[in-house]
Amino acid sequence: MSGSARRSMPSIEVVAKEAGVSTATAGRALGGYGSVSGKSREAVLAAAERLGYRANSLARSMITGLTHTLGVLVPDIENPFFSRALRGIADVAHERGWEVLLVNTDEDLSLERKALGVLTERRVDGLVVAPTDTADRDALQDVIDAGIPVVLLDRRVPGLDADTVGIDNRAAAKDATERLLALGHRSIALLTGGDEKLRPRLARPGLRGVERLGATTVGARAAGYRDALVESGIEPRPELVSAEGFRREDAAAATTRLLGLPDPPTAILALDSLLALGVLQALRRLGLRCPADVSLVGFDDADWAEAISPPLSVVAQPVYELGAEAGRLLLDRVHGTDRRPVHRRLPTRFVERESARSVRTPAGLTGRDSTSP
Amino acid sequence: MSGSARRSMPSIEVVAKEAGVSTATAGRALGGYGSVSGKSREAVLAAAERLGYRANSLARSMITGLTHTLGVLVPDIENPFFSRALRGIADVAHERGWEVLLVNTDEDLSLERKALGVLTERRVDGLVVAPTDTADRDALQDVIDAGIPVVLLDRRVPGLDADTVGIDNRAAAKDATERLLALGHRSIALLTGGDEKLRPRLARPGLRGVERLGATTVGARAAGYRDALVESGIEPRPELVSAEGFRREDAAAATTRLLGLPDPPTAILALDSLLALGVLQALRRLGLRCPADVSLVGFDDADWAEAISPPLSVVAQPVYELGAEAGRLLLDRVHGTDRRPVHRRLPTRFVERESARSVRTPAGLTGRDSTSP
DNA sequence: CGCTTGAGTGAGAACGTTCTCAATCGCTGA
DNA sequence: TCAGCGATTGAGAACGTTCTCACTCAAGCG
Repeated sequence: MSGSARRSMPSIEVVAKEAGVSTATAGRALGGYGSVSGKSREAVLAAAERLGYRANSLARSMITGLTHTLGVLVPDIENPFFSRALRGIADVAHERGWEVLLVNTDEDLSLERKALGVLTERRVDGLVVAPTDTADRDALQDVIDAGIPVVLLDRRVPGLDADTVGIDNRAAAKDATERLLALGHRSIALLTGGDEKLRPRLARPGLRGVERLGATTVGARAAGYRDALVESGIEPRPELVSAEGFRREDAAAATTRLLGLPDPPTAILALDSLLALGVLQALRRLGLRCPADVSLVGFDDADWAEAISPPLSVVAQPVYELGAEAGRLLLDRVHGTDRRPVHRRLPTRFVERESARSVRTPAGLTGRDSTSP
Repeated sequence: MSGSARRSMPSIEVVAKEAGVSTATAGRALGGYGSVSGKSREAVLAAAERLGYRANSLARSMITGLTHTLGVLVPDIENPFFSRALRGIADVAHERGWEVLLVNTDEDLSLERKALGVLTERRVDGLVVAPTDTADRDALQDVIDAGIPVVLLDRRVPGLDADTVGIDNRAAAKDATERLLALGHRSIALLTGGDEKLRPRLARPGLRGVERLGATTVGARAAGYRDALVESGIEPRPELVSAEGFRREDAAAATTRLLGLPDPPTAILALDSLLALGVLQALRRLGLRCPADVSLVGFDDADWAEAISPPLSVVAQPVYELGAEAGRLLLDRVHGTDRRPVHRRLPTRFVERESARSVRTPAGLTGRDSTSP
């Protein structure tokens, strides 16, 4: 009835006394290990019930060496990609009796390192990390050397002794670009969402060497975009590759700039769904129609991608499954399976909807469907 | 260099030995409490560095009684409302040195109870909960009685000894409804997103008593909707209140049904953004235009609400701030502030965009703006 | 010089479990 | 009856910290 907080919960010792047995026996009855007589068990459970006993996981973890906790390090839980992946991780973890400790790193290397330290001190049993940068290799390796298994999500860090889960970013971007090429587009812009740190590194003639570009997915996707163009005999134009920020407004501004070029793109490939939204917004402001005037393909199949107009064609990643698989790999290792690192590449799916269509054709010839030649 | 996992990290005892001091002194040097000579401190820190010492938070928590962990219980982290609120909680917690343990309850009462138990055993210092139902009152009160402070987020549980943070749902829904009424709408549908459990309880003549409807926000919002209608002398029509599921497709189906009624609504109030998206999708399929044929107002200002066409008018909640305030209230209590429960109602904001307009008027009279009479 | 003071130190308790190990119990079979 | 055996039990160690307390030592003071 009352709300008076009694700070201290009864320990197993109190329960044992109440039940008239030793703490060892009480522990066995409550913890379900060793062997206890039916009579003792009943007495202990009844006493525990009566006193409102709650085991102390901390003490248990001290002994068993397992905290039943998984650490998850992501840039930003507000990003639907990561919240969905986290859902996958958490579901797998929960199902097997693990809990999840979440930290946002904000793509900040020093925050990430600090978090790695904190989670090590908390003795998490394993770690799922979407690393900000390959520069964190040593900090991550330290964690692994300390005996805490790590699974990398979405991004890779070369030379790290960890499992990874992601998609084949290069192939996925190449496929998307090829589809636009097949629709007759020859001038295709790439919206990477990168920032000032990335911009100069993307600005290489012919996008040479972009595949070696940090831990993020941008490098691999840019490489796929370049591959598709080059294989079609098209020289990638640096001014069509934009790294002007990851917010919607940034994408809108970039779109406006791109379409103001002397030889503007007829199609845009946006590397995430928020960027695609910015493109649509800019097009509307410019009085251009999608897909009649400009075609658009996005990444990640957001909730709203199918419901907006035009319904957005996207490269869909199996995001939930990515997280779930990361959780599975991690728990396997936690359970002691010692094996060489594995690298899971889950398949992407191109979802064709209505935002990409054949390049501008004379009026009257543009049908309602967008089949390729 | 190598990756051979050495499972055991050095304890403070090993560090003390290496530094030639007692564990007590080592603890003081590393933990920053008590008094240590500069010489000892240096020796200890150097030894710790050399051995790669990492404190064990578990042991520390055993003694101090603080785990520096906050538990967060939400229905689904994939829901943008909760992922954003969690971001607010986590930012406040992190800034003050706390970590966040996350559990999804899936609106499942038994899962929620189990999670409450698990988090109690983990001795979290406090709990932010978006409770599934008022039926969990006793389980929550048990947690509070055990000395773990609780803050309720978004939803309320009458008679519970806990702080709450949310918006004034009744007033917000009333305001949104009044705006539609001011635009001349007399037949306004309400999409609650509820399910079969809720449906019969909403189906009362005149929506009487809906304000007393569990912990969720639906009841209060339905009451606000009703209040606005009644005050305008309009009898709420039960068939215009839909509780046919919370997914986008459910909302689309509901919209189709509503617009097939003999006297169909001219405006729709959708209680979350995903539902609003479903409405737009259905309208498109039906060949109806928004806002020309049907006006729409949603709840929650999603990323895409401004970028789609038509830009969506919404009731915006200060979601991040809701979470941050919950975190602040909780940490205040963790730090021992004993006070009566407080109930924070943060202000909502009606964001007028283009999806709501004056009710159908003869062609030519419908201006581009949607100012009220 | 003797006394007080306070910084610095270490031994050992405490936190609440699980684990180890030896002792006891109750039964079976010769 | 008694040895043998497995089930059950309890004492006490262990986990790795922080906390309590008593002790040393040097400086400051009259």
